Amino acid sequence: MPELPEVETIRRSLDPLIRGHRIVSVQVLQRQLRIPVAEDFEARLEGKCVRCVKRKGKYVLVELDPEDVWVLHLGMSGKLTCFRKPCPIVKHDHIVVRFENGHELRYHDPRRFGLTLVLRNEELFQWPPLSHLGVDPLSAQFNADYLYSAMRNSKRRVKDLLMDQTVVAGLGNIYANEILFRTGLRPTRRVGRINHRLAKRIVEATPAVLEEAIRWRGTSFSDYRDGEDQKGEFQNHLQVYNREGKNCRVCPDKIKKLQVGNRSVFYCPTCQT
DNA sequence: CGGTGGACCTGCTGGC
DNA sequence: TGCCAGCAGGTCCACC
Repeated sequence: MPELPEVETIRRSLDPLIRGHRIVSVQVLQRQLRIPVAEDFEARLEGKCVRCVKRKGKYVLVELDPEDVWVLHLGMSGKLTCFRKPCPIVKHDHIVVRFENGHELRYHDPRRFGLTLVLRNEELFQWPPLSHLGVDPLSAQFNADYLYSAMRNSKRRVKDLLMDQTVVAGLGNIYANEILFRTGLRPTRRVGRINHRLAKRIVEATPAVLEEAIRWRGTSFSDYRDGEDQKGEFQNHLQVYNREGKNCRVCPDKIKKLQVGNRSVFYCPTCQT
């Protein structure tokens, strides 16, 4: 479900609701997530204050006071929602965190592809999934030279490379498809056949798409909600994703869908070469 | 090492 | 109405 714009929207909505507040109790209803929830998970959160909520790629990082970082990844169907007062627990609510001001933070994830753990500050960027993440696509490090050097000498498809979290952290299937539409490149194009000028076009389209999606508070097809359980609107502004057979918004052609490597790719045969 | 295909899990939709 | 196949925003691992 959540790619960078959704995780960033959750981060922004959650931060003001829990920042500075103390965790009084932690309840884990389901420990079997992608990585089992550790035995000491509850004890390491209880009594601590939230310093701030950050994001790294698709990971949510809740920094705690006096120490430790609560790390979450939402997988495909994870929701992280803060309620202002206690609410009934529903199916697939796996973790309930209660604050001294009465707010309740819920982790809810039907498919259980998500994960959560607590790390000490100094362990954070040594923990392999995080330590292996590539550059943030909204940072200056994501530039044409960087992308071009990641692409040359590789035979991969450009969409697979954009979704490789060790190259760029935060893009998934929706936004990789959207970025390539706006770049005019077919998702199946081999990166060895992309020159520096085209790499620059990808690099320019990427923050444009992501920032627009953040302004619309993410893409909600079914599950995704922000930290206050509100839907996003970017599904109404997608150019190709989930638009098979619909008219291209730029030319008279229709959007096509292919299965490539077990995932759907969407593109306009006229606009993308 | 690089690239591919399946596995993990539940829920929803569409065809019969 | 019921059943079943296929598909879904992500990641990891075995295998070639």
